[in-house]
Amino acid sequence: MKRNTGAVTIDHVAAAAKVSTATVSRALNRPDTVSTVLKDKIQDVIKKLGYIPNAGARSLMLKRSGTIGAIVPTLDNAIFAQGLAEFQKQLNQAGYQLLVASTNYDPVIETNQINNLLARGVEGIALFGTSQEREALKLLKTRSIPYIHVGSLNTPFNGYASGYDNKEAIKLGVKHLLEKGHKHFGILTGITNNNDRAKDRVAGALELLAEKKIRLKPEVIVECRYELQEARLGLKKLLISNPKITAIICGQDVLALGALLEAQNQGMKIPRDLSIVGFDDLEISRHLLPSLTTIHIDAIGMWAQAANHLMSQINGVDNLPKKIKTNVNLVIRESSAAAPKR
Amino acid sequence: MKRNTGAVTIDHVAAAAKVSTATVSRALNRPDTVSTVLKDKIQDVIKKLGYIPNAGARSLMLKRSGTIGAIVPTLDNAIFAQGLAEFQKQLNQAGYQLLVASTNYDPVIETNQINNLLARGVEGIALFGTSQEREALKLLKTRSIPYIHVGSLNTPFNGYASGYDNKEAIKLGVKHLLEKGHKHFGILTGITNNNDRAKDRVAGALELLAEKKIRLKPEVIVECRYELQEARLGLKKLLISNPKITAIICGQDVLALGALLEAQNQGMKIPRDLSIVGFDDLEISRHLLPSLTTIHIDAIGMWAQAANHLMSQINGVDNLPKKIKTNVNLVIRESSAAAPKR
DNA sequence: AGAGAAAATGTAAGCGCTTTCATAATGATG
DNA sequence: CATCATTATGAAAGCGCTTACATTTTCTCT
Repeated sequence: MKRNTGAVTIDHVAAAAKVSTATVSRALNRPDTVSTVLKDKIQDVIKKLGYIPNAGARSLMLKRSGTIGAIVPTLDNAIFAQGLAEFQKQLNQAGYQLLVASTNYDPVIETNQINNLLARGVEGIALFGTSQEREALKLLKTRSIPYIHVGSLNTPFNGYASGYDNKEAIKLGVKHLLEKGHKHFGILTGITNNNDRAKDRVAGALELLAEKKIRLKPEVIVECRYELQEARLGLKKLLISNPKITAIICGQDVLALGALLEAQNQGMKIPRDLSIVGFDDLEISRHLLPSLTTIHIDAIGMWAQAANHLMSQINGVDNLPKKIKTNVNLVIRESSAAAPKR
Repeated sequence: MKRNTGAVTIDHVAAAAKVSTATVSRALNRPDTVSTVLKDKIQDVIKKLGYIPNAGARSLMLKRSGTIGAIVPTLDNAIFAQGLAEFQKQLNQAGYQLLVASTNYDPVIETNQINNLLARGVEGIALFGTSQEREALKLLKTRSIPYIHVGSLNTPFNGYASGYDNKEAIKLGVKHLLEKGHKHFGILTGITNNNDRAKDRVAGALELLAEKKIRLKPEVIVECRYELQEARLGLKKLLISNPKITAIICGQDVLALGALLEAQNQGMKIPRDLSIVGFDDLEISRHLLPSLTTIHIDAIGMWAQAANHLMSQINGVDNLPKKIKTNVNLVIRESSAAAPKR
């Protein structure tokens, strides 16, 4: 059964260089075991033929692919794009390749993506958040594929994590607003369904407010996608629901940005008429007019840690920390101020 | 030479289901050729064992991987993130998987990424722009790997493209400014080195200005990375170089955004004191205060077309169009107005 | 110069999969 | 109920690669 393709294989190289495939393979993988003469000749042939080793066949033999996967909700948010860039940087430095997949916040798609990455032989996976289907995580466990959750700490099955406590993090912002004397709040959050981070942030905010005997009615908690248009609509709704609101707690900077823009469009002065607090500290936030008070997350560090932890797992390092805490801090800028007196 | 791994293979499934591997394979790939009884049993075993076929081994046999690659400069720019999302959507609908790679605007990295994708057996590649190393493109040609340039039309080797003429596109903005009576211009551009789009935009602007006998001194053309901080610095430089400037032509909306923010920070009123025109029409641009006059690119359509063209190439469709023109149009908003009289 | 160690190269198996071809089971037909 | 066409299965090869093992070449010493 003789078949054949157009692609240049190691056999072609071997033939053209008049050596065995073993020698070609060695020239590529353990150059010090091959004589200089042959090495040079083989390199010449490789260049001439444009030979590129087939990664699939290679990892079939090696039982390792040199790839690591990352699954994020979307690429369309600077916070992920930057994090992945750092993740990739760390992996590349250690000789790994990154395979990215996105889920659009859908756990079913996420499970598919996990299977996909597994099929491609990734040696480890970074999962954003903790809203994965339990079955999918169990699969990783039984296959003993190293994985790590990024961005949250409350991991199922006591899994590893590089992240922070979203509930506590948002409280930093809420506390700040409380200290500024605000009494009437609105919350603008991302879709909480299948999003543990968004859920935790809302929960955290409500928790702290409840401690201060402030109870929010459902209509001043508005969910919307992380888009400016939606955020603007969201703010409108909030302001209509309760015109006495003086402070908006946002689950993400994009939402805060939309809220800010909408408020300004309506002629409000920020922070005189309305205080706005965001979350994540995107690059733009510090440049806005007024600049945005927000919770800064060390996303770069978080992803860097995730990468290194994952690689340590792969290398069988033991006594690895279960949870790596990401630095989180409130950055007070211009979008928040004392509650207006009435 | 007996080796072995932890992973569940088709052999395990076959053994557990007491059938041959061939039957398992058929149950998966051509279910109608297998009896219902066996199919069910096999499915059960697969579920129980958590079997996931090895994609590498599979494509080794099939001579096709079901994957398509895309190489972009960076993920950290909404314009790419959104485009890729659409690209992926189209591919998935047709049963293909997307492999993304980024180059950080470095042609050497780009060549590496092309090799990487080739090693992984991608059946086609979308390349952003036309600044690839000629060698890399030649390799694709000789290997007859389908590929398409996205975002530019002036392709080397008469390659396929889904994009637009950057030179002509920017002229729309410049023309608009000229009509508004502006005489003193500054250009804020991305790094033009290894970036044909950025280069073309500058060239286009200069060309049209030259037609109107306006010649720009080098110091009123500043290059910077697509970052707000850099853009703000860039605007500062421009304003210092020539305080008479009344209009800023920006190579991208991020730059325009930075310029706008910086100008406002300096207390200038936009567009009264300065007109700003961007490029790309990011989501944020319409929401800004003032909203941004910019060149709208139908990035979604562009990537959708690229995906479909690529798949047509793979399917051997002939008489494919060489160039698919993306819709481009000037969107006049609030950041541009008549030149101030002095 | 010749024996043995060391280095360089080749041979061939097998990674997990699909598929051709051969064989076995089943169905249809007179 | 025997015969032939179908249909369902299995055996085994081979995709491109690495590597254990066998073989050949080269280098060191005495």
